[in-house]
Amino acid sequence: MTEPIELSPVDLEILRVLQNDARTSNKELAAAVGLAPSTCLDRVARLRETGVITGQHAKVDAAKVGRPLEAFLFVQVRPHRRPLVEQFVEHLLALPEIRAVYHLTGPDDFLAHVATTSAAELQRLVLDELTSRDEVARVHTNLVFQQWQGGPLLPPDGEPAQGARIRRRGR
Amino acid sequence: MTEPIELSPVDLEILRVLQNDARTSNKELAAAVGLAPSTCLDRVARLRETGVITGQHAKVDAAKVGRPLEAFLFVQVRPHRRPLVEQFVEHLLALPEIRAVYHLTGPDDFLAHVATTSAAELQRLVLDELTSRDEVARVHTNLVFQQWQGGPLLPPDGEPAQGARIRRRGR
DNA sequence: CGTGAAAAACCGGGCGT
DNA sequence: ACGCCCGGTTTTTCACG
Repeated sequence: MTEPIELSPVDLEILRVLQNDARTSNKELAAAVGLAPSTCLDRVARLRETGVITGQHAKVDAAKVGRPLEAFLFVQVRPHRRPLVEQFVEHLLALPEIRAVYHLTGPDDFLAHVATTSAAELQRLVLDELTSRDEVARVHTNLVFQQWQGGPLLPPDGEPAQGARIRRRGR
Repeated sequence: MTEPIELSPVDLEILRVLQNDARTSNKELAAAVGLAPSTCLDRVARLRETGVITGQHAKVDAAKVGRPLEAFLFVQVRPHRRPLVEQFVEHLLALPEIRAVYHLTGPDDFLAHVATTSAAELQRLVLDELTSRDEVARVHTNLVFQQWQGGPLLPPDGEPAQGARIRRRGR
């Protein structure tokens, strides 16, 4: 289910375009990758079926919706055993401030990316939702000054079709 | 440009739906939020113009495109001055393995989320693209075991902060 | 918020390798 | 058979009133 899939150069072009703008019309997309619209539609459908494309999501400006303060929380969970870990993750994911959770190697077991309204809410999050729990051994909090997204996620050395341009976005 | 925007409850519903699936047709979306399609289209356009919705991006399974090994790199940049920092970020963003870069408070100045083909490539990334640079004082590498995305990013619960007005209940 | 023209998506069948 | 392309039909979009 998570096995690598064989992707033609055309597929890579499609992925590149759709990662840039998931609402690109099939007609435009077909033109961009040099395919007939129907064929293009077929290939996109296949990319979805095979799970290469897992979804398409509108990106929302956190500050614009009243959550201007983002942070990363490094959390050590003790004991580090599966039942506790799963429960802990469930708890985190139920919080509206959570943007993403990562289970990592290293001294801190979890990394939680959060978006909050204020320092006060961030404090509440740390104190009431994390350190108050028995399995949370410690929490380190680091604010986000600025963030950047990388370009489209593509296979290694994916024959960069001639003229392939990678566009980067800032914030 | 990064100021909070007034959002009606309907706007919030729209954001919730589009964050779940950015390709929801306007007709469907209108039905879901209880609006006429034309009105709904207007609302979405406004959300784009005001920068609340900044884009829509297809999500690709990293493992399926041959990048099964993800990691976070914690990087200390010295001296921590703007010209060096900007140059450093530019360098990172030009690397195909980079998924996101965060400038943080704390002992480690930068956090880079990367997706690689193998431990060997990750090593190359750390040695050749990071520690080999003069401004990079140190790098800590942590692998990602598993990751979870949070739900839709929405304003703090309760009533929308400012700009909330009582709206006609007509239909 | 409704309407209508333009455009796009969709779903068959047909052709060439 | 397979992948690709061409049509017509249905759905959606979008600028009006």
